[in-house]
Amino acid sequence: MTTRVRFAPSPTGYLHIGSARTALFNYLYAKNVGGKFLLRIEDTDLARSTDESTQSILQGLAWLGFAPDEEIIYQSNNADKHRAAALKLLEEGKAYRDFTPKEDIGDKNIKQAIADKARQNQGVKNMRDNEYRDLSKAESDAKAEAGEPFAIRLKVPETGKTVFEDAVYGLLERDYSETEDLVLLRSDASPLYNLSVVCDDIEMEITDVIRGQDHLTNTHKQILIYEALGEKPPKFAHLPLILAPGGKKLSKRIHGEIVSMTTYRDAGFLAAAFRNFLALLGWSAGEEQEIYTLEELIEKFSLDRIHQSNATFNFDANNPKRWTDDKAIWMNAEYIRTMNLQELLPFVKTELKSAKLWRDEYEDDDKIWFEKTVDLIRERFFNLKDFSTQGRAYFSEDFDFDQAAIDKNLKKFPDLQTWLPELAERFAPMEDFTHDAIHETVGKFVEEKGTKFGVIMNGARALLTGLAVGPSMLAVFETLGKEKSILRLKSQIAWNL
RNA sequence: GGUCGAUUCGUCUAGGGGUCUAGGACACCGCCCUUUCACGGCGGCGACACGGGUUCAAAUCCCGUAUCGACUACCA
Repeated sequence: MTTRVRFAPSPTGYLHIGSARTALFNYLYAKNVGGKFLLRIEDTDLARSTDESTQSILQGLAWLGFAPDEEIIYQSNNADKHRAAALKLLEEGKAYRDFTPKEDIGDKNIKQAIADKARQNQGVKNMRDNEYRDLSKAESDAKAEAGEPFAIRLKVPETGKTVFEDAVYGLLERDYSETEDLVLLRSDASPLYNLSVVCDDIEMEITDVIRGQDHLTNTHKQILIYEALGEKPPKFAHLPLILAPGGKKLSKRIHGEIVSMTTYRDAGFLAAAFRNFLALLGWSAGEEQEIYTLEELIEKFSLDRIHQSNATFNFDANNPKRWTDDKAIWMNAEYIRTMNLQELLPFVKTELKSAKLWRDEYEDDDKIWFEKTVDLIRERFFNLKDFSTQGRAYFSEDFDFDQAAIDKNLKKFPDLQTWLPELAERFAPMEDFTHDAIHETVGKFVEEKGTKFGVIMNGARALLTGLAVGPSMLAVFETLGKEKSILRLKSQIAWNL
């Protein structure tokens, strides 16, 4: 039997970082064993599901490169089948109609209300204690025919326990007494989550369910449904959760954009880098290597090397430099400066295009220059955005000057206001404007003026790039070329800032 | 409250009774390189939650405690 796994998000928001990691693990596992990776949109919560969310999730998955191997399943399309399954269980006496009026838990603080209720019921309420559980079929049918509203609940056996072997957590048990007679069908006849999941997983012939450990108790409930339905449950693997700093739940509401995949795409992350980072959150190959290609991840992935403890996604909302996890930022930078240049180029092109800095010559007459320049400046970049911000001076005459660079490297040495234009004059007659020749010219100039190499170079850097940091100035002169170097050395704009 | 799960440097992690004076990565700090630096090189700081067992030997096994998390819905 071929392995079939599924990623089953509910479209109530953008693709969450934890969901993305679940999708990644499902994907890696499927590919590792030569199985299929499927996608199911769990849009049964009509009130919260939106088409916009679905699109956002699909985009996020596409960005990460996880294409489903079969057509996408929309759970809401299967409601009839789920309903039929519940009715079948009712017919077989494995479920019963509950005529208890629907309870209205207040809309806010639902979690709290549920916990409070559970506390109150503690010790006084038996999970099997429902006056309609053992109603005779005739009575139940009569009430239903009379039009009394009812929900259908699963008849969980009085004694026993659910047991399953989790690929990550090992043998897990839960006594039936801890599990309520869960509702399968609402009084409006719409199916509930656990029923829908089980029915769809059966229909999709899912062999391995890999999901967050927040589903651990659901798994016990779902096994009960599998058993009632006379089906064999799939294998389960529960993943540790990704938490916010302080060990709190990482939530969309509290932590905002940081949990959304689109944020990373828009911030100039390479999907490959982020994927790599995600893979190492809760899993490791048990070796010191940390940078992996997708192929390597697929090859090395295994469920038994997934952790059992939750991971903290570290960031500091108040510090722009650490707006997201340090290691993710580092990994993206690592990818940018070490990946194959030809693979990086298309991303740089896209970035420059969106910043209106792109010129078609970069792929034609100026191809060699462009590649050399990208290769030069990527050394110190952290994300794709840097090519159009920090790197702007390499692609446009219209760039900003960093005030600190001006003050520290230019204005602090007033002589530079005449020296730099003078240096430009020395450049003018040069025929060979390359590294060594420039070095020689600047060297002589420095000697003449009785100053230091650094003073000239740092001042020139401020003028030519607007920044205090960057690659070797000799390389900058060379890549910018004689004309631009002269023009910018002579420019007085920065002196007036 | 109950059930279940987890607990190694600030963070991600290696570790599965002796090789652990606990290894790596990120971050941080210092030095070097250098015309600058966010590159690179070298080094430093820094952890087995606590208490009991078991054992010749425990980060590793067992039991308690603490802490954290999930779940506890006619949400998904």
